[in-house]
Amino acid sequence: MHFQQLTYFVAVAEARHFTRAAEAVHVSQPSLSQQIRALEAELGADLFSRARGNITLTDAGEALLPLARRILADAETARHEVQELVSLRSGRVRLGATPSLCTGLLPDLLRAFHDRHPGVRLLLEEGGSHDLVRQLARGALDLALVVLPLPAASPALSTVELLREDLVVVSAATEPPPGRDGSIRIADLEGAPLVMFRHGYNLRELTLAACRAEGFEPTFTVEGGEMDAVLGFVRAGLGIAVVPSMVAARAGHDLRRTALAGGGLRRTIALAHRSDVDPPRAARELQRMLLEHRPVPG
Amino acid sequence: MHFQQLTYFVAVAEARHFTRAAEAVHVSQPSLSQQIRALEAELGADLFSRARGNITLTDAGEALLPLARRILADAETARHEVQELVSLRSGRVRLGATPSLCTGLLPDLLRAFHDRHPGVRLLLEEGGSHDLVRQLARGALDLALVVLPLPAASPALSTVELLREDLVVVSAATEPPPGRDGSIRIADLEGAPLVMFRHGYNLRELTLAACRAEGFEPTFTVEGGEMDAVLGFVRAGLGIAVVPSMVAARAGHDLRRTALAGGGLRRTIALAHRSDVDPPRAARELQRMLLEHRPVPG
DNA sequence: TGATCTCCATAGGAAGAGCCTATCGGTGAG
DNA sequence: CTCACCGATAGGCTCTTCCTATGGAGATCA
Repeated sequence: MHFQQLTYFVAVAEARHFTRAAEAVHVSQPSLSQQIRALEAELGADLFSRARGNITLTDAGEALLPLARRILADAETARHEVQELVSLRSGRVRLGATPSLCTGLLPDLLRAFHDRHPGVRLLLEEGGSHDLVRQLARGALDLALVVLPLPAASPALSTVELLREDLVVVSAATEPPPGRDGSIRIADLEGAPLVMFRHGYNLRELTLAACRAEGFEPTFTVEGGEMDAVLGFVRAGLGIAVVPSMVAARAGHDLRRTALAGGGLRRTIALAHRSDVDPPRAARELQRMLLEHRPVPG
Repeated sequence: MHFQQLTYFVAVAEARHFTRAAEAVHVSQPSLSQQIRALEAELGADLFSRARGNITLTDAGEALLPLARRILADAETARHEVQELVSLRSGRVRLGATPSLCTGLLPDLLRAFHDRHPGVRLLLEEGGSHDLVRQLARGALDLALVVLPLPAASPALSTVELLREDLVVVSAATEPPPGRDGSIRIADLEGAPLVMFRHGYNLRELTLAACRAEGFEPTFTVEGGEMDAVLGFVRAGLGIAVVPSMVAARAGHDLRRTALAGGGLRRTIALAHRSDVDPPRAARELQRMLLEHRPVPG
């Protein structure tokens, strides 16, 4: 049984006429006759009664017709659905990102992507860099924005460096500025009241490591919040916090930004995906837009 | 798009392995690869991500899979339905029945069936219920009309109760009526001249069992004949006989019917077929007509 | 009745598709 | 490094599908 045979069969059933059916499907009449005969031979039953000038379906033909139509419709649907995915009129992207990027970089990007491909569903997973890497490897995510370097035991992931962001100290505008001359050294954080993120934030480990490199353990006034909570605590005067400059820039006028002196602290954000399989079309497109609009190449 | 390509596609989706899928569909691995690639080319999208040792469906593949399955199932259904029609046009039914039913119930039914399906050959096996059960089990019959209950050691047969028929006593119209007041008790058969069927007739065992339950052995004037012979002997005045009422009703005016008093004697006729295999289409159709025209539901 | 028309079936040859075996190339394990 | 595995590629054979040309049976009309 071939799709073409079913197409011819339906054409004859509708035209009730071999020659006109052949024209309708753009094939010569003998070819169509031959295919109908082949179909009849395979099924073991005549499909048409070929009374002269009055071609009609046999009972076997009647039984076949609705199924043939449905099969052809399904084939058409299949082509169409795949085409929708290819043309990005449908599909989805499962994107992971760290909380700071979710508020900083993503809104504009996702807005642009959605404007261009409104049919693609965007599923965002907000989480720590470690978790995101694990989910990528499991195939639960298509793409993730993670902090480099990746954990040593990372599975096969490809990464593209996306941007480096400076970390800055934020403090309440109502409090006296920390540090000196509008900048602050890591060493100045010793004994300073720090508001610290919960475990799992890469920022936490980065800050802790920097302090320890200077030979001291930082002091936490409050710890455990998400990004918004931390900024809120700082705003309320509970302490200061080390956050990405991109987050600080959006934090409003009631927060003061103080750059870190010396090399300061930076972290590298990369776009990661599994290296063994190509991401779906929609994810590749998002990746492309992300790299194209890369805010600061590094 | 070809059916074969969809078959291959589903095989790979299920095996997650090209080589094994090729074995499953009995084709060489290159042929299968080639067809998958052709399908991918036609649809304009990869269907599988061919990560080493981990073949998975892409989103396009995921979209196609359910449709491919449905198309293949529809094609199978189409073949099957046409085949059913063919077998009603040229099939056969091997039907077994007890002699009494062959003369009573079957003629009209078979006539109706033949009118509706003139191409179906009807092969009738007339025999005792025991023999019929054995032949059903051997696969020598498609359907049989048998007397319940089935022998204890019956193989796996499905039965549907069809009708219950009373047994009556027939005697020659020229002889004085047996019994009293137009009816007769089993006990009255003691010493009466009975014309008895040959071994194998269920009626024989039924009658014998009834007499023994009353504490006597019946007396046979003649024994060993088929239904027609028995009726002939009764007609000739050789004795009386216990027969199904349906047979007696058709026996003509020269035979007198006398009902059995008290609960009387009844037997249950059922339609039986093997329960492990579906009967052929034509047999199912006969079964359907039989149940639809069931004379007396019970 | 015979000529003609219509329309499906048949014949024969060219182009193409599918399948095969043999082989390549990349990856992961020992 | 070598080997095993596994999907991709190459080349050749065969079968299918298509075409054009033609056959042949039933209807129509003179």
